[in-house]
Amino acid sequence: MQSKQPAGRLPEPPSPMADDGDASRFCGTCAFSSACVAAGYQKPELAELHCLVEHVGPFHAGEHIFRTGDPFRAIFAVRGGTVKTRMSDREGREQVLGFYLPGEVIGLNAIYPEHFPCDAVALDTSYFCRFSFPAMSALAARIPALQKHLFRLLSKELGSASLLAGDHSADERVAAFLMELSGRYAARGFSANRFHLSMSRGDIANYLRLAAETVSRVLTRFRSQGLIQIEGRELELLDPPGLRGLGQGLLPE
Amino acid sequence: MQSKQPAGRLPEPPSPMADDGDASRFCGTCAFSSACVAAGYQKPELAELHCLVEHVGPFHAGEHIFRTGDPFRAIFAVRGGTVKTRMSDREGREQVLGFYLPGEVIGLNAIYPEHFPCDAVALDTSYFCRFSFPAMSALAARIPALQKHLFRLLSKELGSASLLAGDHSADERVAAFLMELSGRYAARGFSANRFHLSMSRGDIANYLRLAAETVSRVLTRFRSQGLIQIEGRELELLDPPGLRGLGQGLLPE
DNA sequence: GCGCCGAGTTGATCCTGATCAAGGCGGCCA
DNA sequence: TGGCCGCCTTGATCAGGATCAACTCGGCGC
Repeated sequence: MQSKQPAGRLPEPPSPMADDGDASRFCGTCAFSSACVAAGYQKPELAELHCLVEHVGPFHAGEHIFRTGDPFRAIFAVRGGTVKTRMSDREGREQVLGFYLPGEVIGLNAIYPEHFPCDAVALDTSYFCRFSFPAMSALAARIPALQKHLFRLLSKELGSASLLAGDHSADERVAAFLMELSGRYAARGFSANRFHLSMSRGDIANYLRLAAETVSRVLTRFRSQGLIQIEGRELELLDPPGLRGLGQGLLPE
Repeated sequence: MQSKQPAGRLPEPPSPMADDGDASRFCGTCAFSSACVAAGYQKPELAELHCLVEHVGPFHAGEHIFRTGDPFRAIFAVRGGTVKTRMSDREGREQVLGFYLPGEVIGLNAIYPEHFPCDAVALDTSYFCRFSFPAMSALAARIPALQKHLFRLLSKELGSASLLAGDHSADERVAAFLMELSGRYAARGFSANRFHLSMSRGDIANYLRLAAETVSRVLTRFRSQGLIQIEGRELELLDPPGLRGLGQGLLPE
């Protein structure tokens, strides 16, 4: 039921892995290529990004990409797999900060403290592009589009952090969580209505500040209401508008 | 009891207003001057910052610095006074995102959407430095320290956003809130143990995702336990270590 | 085969904090 | 001066979700 990465089980999506694309080893769906392409930059600047990117992985489920306290030297773009970030307070209680899908970037919250304030743990077998941050900053000073892209990445994450801030019911939270995942998969070219939940119910609950039992109950109810089909971690959204309605309390005007 | 800005009431702090300092009209405690000074940049670069800064205000309590949906053109550093930012969902429920003190910067979460995703409302009579963001980006590309400073500002706000994320008791939240305010006042040169709460109990409650009644009860209890002295909005921390202990659940390892 | 273990589900009970309600206090304006 | 209104406080009740507990299921190692 919760086989990890059941290669043949995922139905429509070509498997959540950003293809390597071109011969130059640069990811087609890279989190940064758009910064160059969209601004009309071509080969030369891409080549400069190549110089400072380093492909790392695979990391297997449960392995750390970085740990709390590690000195901050680079940010990571997810090429394939899924990651959770988490903090632990001094009583050892874990707090999941976020989940990251292919094409998304982790480590931005380490710029200010200059060491990672959280752990990053692979939920799947995962691959990354590692970008030296000092090198990237220097490049950003020469490529306005890259600088702008970095500002936007940071600002975007600020916005999503405040979504979780509101006090909302368990139903609202779970519905909004599913719709948000759906949107992010869709934005990366995967199926919006059918995907695999790489994280456990416990992780979802922790992220949404609910108990695992509550998440389980809500999902069961959503299924009985015909909003979703779910079996283990395989999910299908049957009524996206309905879910959106439930979750809209978390979304801005 | 809740006279707004009772000029003579505040005891130690020289009044929470960043002094204008030098003859060139640049704030001594400006959120950005440190970027130049710390990196050894002097007059020339400061002069360039002058070109793109604009002093605005006063805004009186309740007035908007910007509104949800306004096109994003600039960020604002608080020179004096206090600001709250808030979002409203479509049912009209308000969600307070944060409070900003002199020397802090608002508007960073508007970079990505390119329009302000929230309102900014003055709680006090307030003054600001307005920085054109396009101009600032251009300058940042030429002044590495400024670019770094912007990255750090964004990253820092990311970190503080995730503090609120955890599920914590009312006591923990209120204690951590008071200690955080204390630390921020201290960082700006004001008294750490004695300050004025510019925001209503309702605003505090909304920010902490509690009911106003709960905040009131917790403060009353803290007072009866000898942790604080509070009368209206005048606050004194009597036992900072005790408060820190209560609130440490919200703080990272 | 057996037993262990972790993830997930479901049921019963409890508790924190929300909600409802009433009243005090001070500021402000007619 | 009186009356209104917001903010704050305090008390009584309620409810959503946490917690405790029991059970299923599938994987895995011996």
